[in-house]
Amino acid sequence: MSIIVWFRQDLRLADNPALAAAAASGKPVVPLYILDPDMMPGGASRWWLHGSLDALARDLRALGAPLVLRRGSARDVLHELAREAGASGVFWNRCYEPDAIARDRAIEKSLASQGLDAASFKGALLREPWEISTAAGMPYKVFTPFWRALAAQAPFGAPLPAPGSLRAVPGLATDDPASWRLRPSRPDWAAAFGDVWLPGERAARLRLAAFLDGSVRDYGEARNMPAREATSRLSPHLHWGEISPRQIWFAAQARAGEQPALAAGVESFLRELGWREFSHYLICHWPHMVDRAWKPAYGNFPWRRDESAFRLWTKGLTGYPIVDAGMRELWRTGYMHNRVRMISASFLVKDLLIDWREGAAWFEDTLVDADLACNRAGWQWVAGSGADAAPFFRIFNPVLQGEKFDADGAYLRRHLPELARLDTRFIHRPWEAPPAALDAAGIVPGKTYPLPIVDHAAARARALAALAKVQRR
DNA sequence: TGAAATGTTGGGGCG
DNA sequence: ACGCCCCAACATTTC
Repeated sequence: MSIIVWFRQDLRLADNPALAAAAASGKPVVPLYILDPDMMPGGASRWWLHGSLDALARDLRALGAPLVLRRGSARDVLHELAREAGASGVFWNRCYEPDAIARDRAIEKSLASQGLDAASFKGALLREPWEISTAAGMPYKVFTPFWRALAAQAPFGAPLPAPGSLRAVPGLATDDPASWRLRPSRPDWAAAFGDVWLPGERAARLRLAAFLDGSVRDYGEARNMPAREATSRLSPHLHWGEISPRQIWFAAQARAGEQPALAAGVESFLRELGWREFSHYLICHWPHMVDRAWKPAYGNFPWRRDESAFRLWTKGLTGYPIVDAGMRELWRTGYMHNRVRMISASFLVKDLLIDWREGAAWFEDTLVDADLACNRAGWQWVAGSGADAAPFFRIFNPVLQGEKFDADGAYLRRHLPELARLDTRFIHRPWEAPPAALDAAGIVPGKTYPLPIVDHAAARARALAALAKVQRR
């Protein structure tokens, strides 16, 4: 009898409770990843998945139990493989998205009906969403008290070590990952991803160590400066579970312990980890917020249909440099700095009045760190419809945000070569640049770089008018 | 983890 | 010398 360990968003060996429990059973272990055509990740995320599975397969091979890759409906694959491998049970770590919860419930029941032992574990969060509630026994709706309650439960149990070795079930068929075509060929829009990213558990661990040795020191200030690259960039590793929040928590706390000067940076970094927890917590308690406004009043907000404006936004051709730089960074590298995500999202929702769900879907297709819970909660935060969200009337001015967080325009110059030579005084507002400055920079407004597709002041007034309509109901 | 509008204060120019 | 006005600079309110 063997145990199937069903890997999903936990592509790691260390601190993997499902894998650890299977190894501890003493039975042979069948590590499995299923590509389910009905639950396909977005394009950039698939690029990451390819690399991550590659790394996981290598690490598992070294432990003696090769990774089995299968394509199909998760339930069918599990039953079939359980028969082939003579499995007595299937172990996995829990996911918290509505579709995944529904799938896992059904599979659990179906496995049990066949006499198989289906067991799930906590691997993706510091605490289960149902383990944190207010004094009144209700789920938190505001981040700060949630975060205090969560932190009060620390420490969260030391991370588990990776199993030393595994007994395998020989002779199981596996797909050739190349046949899954997770990475694009022509056109290869991911050509630059490899310069920036290295998927896999080992790379995640190195990334964390480098961050705790470097940028964490003044993370509190620098994390808002997109040109500084002072963030941890752990998000894609976290999404695929190549590293666990518990490992991050412990490593960061240990670092603050040995070097007290880092304590403030560590605290604000862990607070961001807290936002990740909060997003999963919210989605788990209010699954409707994946595709509907968390606040009912926003349910009939008068969004505008404007495909041409949406397309210009996706391509980074809005004429607002900080927005365009962000959208270009996203397309080229599969990532966008968080400050810029907020600005570009605010622009789509408030300046263009386009439904946040359209923006969320674009991000989910283009971000290597695309995570349904974080992304949807983030968009609803920007749109003002979420829990503990920024009020709708809090509208970012893309020029002021740019000037505040990228004062010298270094981020713009990196991602918008057509503006690179423009005088810093005008780089966040090129439409105000005098002809001489434009000439000197080789810019022809409307030709080499677009004029603004909306006037921000007018767009702001339009957004506030739309909000007033909603509130009157 | 806003920005803009509006209100208040105080220094200085100027008749 | 005095009052008036202007307008930064800052604070508060509103969206």
